[in-house]
Amino acid sequence: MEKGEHQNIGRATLVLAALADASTHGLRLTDVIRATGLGKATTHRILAGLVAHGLAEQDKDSGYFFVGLKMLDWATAAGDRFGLAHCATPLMARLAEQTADTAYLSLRSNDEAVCIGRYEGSFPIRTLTLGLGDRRPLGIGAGSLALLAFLPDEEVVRILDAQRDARASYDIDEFELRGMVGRAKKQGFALNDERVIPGMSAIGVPVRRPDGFPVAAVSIAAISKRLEQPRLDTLVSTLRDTAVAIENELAPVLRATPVRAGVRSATG
Amino acid sequence: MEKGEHQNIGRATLVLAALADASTHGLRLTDVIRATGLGKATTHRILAGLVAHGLAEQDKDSGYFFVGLKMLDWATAAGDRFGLAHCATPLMARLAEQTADTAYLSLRSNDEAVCIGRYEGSFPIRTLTLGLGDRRPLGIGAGSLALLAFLPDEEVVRILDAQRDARASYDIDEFELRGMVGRAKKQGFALNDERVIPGMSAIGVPVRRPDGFPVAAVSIAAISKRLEQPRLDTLVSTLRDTAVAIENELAPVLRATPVRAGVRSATG
DNA sequence: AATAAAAGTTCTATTAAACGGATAATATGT
DNA sequence: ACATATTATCCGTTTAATAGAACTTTTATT
Repeated sequence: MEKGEHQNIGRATLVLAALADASTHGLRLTDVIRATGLGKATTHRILAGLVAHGLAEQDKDSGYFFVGLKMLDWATAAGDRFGLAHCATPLMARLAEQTADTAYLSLRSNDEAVCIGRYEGSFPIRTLTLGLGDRRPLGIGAGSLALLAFLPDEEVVRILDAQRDARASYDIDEFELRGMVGRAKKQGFALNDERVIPGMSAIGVPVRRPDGFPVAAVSIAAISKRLEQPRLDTLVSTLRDTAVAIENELAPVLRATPVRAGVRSATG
Repeated sequence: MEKGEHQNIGRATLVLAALADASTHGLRLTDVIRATGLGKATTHRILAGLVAHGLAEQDKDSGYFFVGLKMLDWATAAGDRFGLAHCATPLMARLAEQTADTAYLSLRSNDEAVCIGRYEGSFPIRTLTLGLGDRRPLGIGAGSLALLAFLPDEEVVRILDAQRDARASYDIDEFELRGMVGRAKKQGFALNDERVIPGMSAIGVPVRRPDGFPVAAVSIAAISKRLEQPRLDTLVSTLRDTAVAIENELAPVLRATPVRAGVRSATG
């Protein structure tokens, strides 16, 4: 049994992750025990605690445990960081409508990009590469690449180094990736040309703070045929317009939380 | 300071709720201390624990804390209970498209109804009464009323009694509500005629298990003008078709988690 | 630039909460 | 009705969480 600090929160997280993995059918106590490796009494207690606080729920009839619906609230809150969801949603919906392709909104979370919004256009062949909450190492995918490329150079180097292992499963050469970063920076948009999924391409642009630091990325994915010239140029400028519009709405909020010189991490 | 069991999970919940309340700007340590009433050292530690496990995140630059993006995953899992999200999404989208109104999917959670899906139609006047994760006492609102009305009679009585206080803020007379339940049961659909919001009406039908027990509700909200006869009848049958389609897709999953006679609550 | 105030971090003895092995109660399958 | 699997509870022990205070860093004020 693992020891150390934050044990209880850690175990709660473990249990919730197990419940999330089996969201459709739910899990019984025994199933959670098996999935987490925790002791019987411990698991029972943690589940009781989670249920008592609404983080998990137990179906009265079947006794099965599920992830609590309180998470919906919290997820809404998580996705609205900087008021992004609130101000980007209509703009993103319009983008998807105008282009008929699938538009994505991504946020940086440490050295990963997280999809916090997906807006489907009307084109019949839909490219739903990312779901809400899906993570990619920075650099993998158009939105993720846009988030990476416009960071300060030393940060880019650090991240490329730190995420090497995480990128392993994506079959993208590091040298190639460096080139893509450079090109994105020069051209002002990120292009992901069938690198992640064959037959599919995507473009992405950063949403930047007033000081130029990227906080989010807007991207569009489609079958490669739909991302060739001259359509590509049109899309890029539509994409950029959307990003700028978001930036403008975001600006007041970002100004309200001043950037401080440096804070030591709470994790020690 | 409150004592009792599950203290740590309780405090984590408290902190997360505070962070969720301030999702846009985030909170500093001090803000969390103020919002939760917890001690300085305790708050610091809990935040560190939450961050360590991805439930919260700290902006490197500003030091502000936010709800972790891991919640997106868990919320997706929470909304997919019984595979609802998975199989209902396309059907609900079609419903919104066909009717041009706003369609909602609700789930029962204890004695409340929780909105787990909202699908906007194209009609220019949009009635966005509920957001994802919003809760209502059972009986308040069309979807919520549909969930209540088709429960066994004794359960209806118990809930009407138990939720009396929670309903207080909605200005709906209990006698009236009983009548609405009866009518819904007789007619097969719930009608909420400007009871919650003036000028707005809504209709809802239950999504039932093979044994008839309601698990979810599909509802449509619109300005009252759009819910008059003869359109009302058409809408009701479209709504019912959608509910039945969901029931059919749901059936295999529900059969897989057998309904047991009774399980003692994990909360003691 | 110096000082004061506020915010954040770390330390420590104390205590209550979590632990887990054992036991009891309850369901399910044959 | 019996055997097995699952869920619930008990209770002495251990350990992780606690809160108060000291300390450092950042921000605001003079």
